Parts: sequence; C-alpha cells; structure tokens
Amino acid sequence: MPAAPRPPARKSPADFRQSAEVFKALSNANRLLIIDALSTGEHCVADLTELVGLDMSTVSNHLAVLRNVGLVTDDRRGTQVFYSLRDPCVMNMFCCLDDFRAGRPR
Amino acid sequence: MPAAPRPPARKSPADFRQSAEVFKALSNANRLLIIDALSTGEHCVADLTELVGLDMSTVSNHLAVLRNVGLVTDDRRGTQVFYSLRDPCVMNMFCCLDDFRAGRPR
DNA sequence: GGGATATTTTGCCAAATTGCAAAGTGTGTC
DNA sequence: GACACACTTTGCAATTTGGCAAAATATCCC
Repeated sequence: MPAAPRPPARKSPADFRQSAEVFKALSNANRLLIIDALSTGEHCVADLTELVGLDMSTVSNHLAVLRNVGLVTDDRRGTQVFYSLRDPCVMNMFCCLDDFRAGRPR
Repeated sequence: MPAAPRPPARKSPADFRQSAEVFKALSNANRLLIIDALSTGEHCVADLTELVGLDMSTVSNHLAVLRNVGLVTDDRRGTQVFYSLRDPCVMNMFCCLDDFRAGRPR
C-alpha cells in the first residue's frame, strides 16, 4: 500500500519530463491492457499478442515502450521472451486513477 | 491517503481507454507543471502562463486538455478565469509515480 | 456603441505516435 | 550449414500532438 501522500520534494523541470515519459507510456489503452495482464504474472509475447489482438510487431513495439521507461523487464528463455512488471507498485497508480475516476460523474 | 491497493473490478476495454485518456493528459511536462502549481491552490491563466513560460494560447490549450478529462475545473470571475484541481487526490498519482521512480536506479 | 483586459479558438507547421507488412535477428534442432 | 519458431526492427502512411501567431470571444467600464 502506498505511503501516505506527502508533499514531494520541490520538483525540477527534469522531474516533470521524466514523469511525463512514464505517463506517456501509460497513455495508450493497449499498453494498459498489457500492464494489467502482467499484474497477474509474466507473459510471453505470443500470449500478449493474443490478448491485445494486434499484430505481433505492434505488441513488440508497445513492450519496447514500456521497457524503455522501466515499467516492465524482459527475460529471454529459448526462443521466447517473457515480460514482467519491474515493480508491481505501478498498479497503485491504477488504483489511484480508479479512485480519481470514481469521484467523477460521467 | 489512498486506500490499500485492491484487485480492481475486471476492466472493460472502455475502462482502459478512459484511463489512457487521463494518462495522456498527464503525459506532457508542461501540464504536469500546471497540475503541480494548482496543488497549492487556484491560479488564473496569466499566472500559469508566467509559470510555464509558453504562449498564453498554448497554456489555454493545455488547460482545455486537463479540463476535458476532468482533472481541473474553471471558474470565471470578471475577465479572469481561475483554474483548480477538481479532486486533489490526483496528487496521489504523483506520489505513486515518485515511489515507482525511486525504485528504479537511473 | 467603443475601448481595454483576459482568455479562447483557429490555422498552420513540424514532430511524434501507432498501426501493419516486410525484413531482420536470436535461439534451438537437425 | 539449413530450417523452424519466436521475436525485434524498419519503412510507410495516417493520425495526433504541441508550439506560435492571429483572430475571435467574454467581461467590465465608460
């Protein structure tokens, strides 16, 4: 469970840019689907391709985006590559977002 | 402080799309700067323009993006418009992101 | 009505993003 | 070495994004 919110240290522009990069990686519904799937455990690319329903090259690109900001890690075993969440605490952001959206009538 | 993480209800594709929209709104460093400024209280467009250092039309566009996903609300008073965070719990997402990034050596 | 101030909207352009198809690469088996 | 399987990278086209400048709009005062 995330720590109580605390006033974060004063942020530099670089902090905002790095944060923006992570949010950008999460700004695509297919990547969110991938993250959600990985929250239950590691998956190989073929698994995720079936789940997402896009071309495997597209899924591979999305995984590269997620890996580049450190959201997921890869583990090659034979011809398959298995992806996992680098830190499951990213799911806390989903909970926060759910809370935020719940507070907003549509 | 956010509730303990709990397995969220199974998400529909529409859920992921809506979540992606909020993340997309947060995927720009200037909009994060604006959100951060608003966490200390309401600001008018001129204030935010000075803070961000971009053209006022650009700031206005960014505010429109934030308003469209429900992150901020506007309040016109005379010729000025004051913006606020609709729900300060969005700052919890910043804390979660800070925790996430802290766990990642760069 | 006009004028001033503050803000929003529109148009344009360059850059970035996202999908697929095709080509390329890595691993394992023979 | 070739071949099969799994995955990654590249090229392309369509779409979106984000900046500024200019125009338009809203409020207030006279």
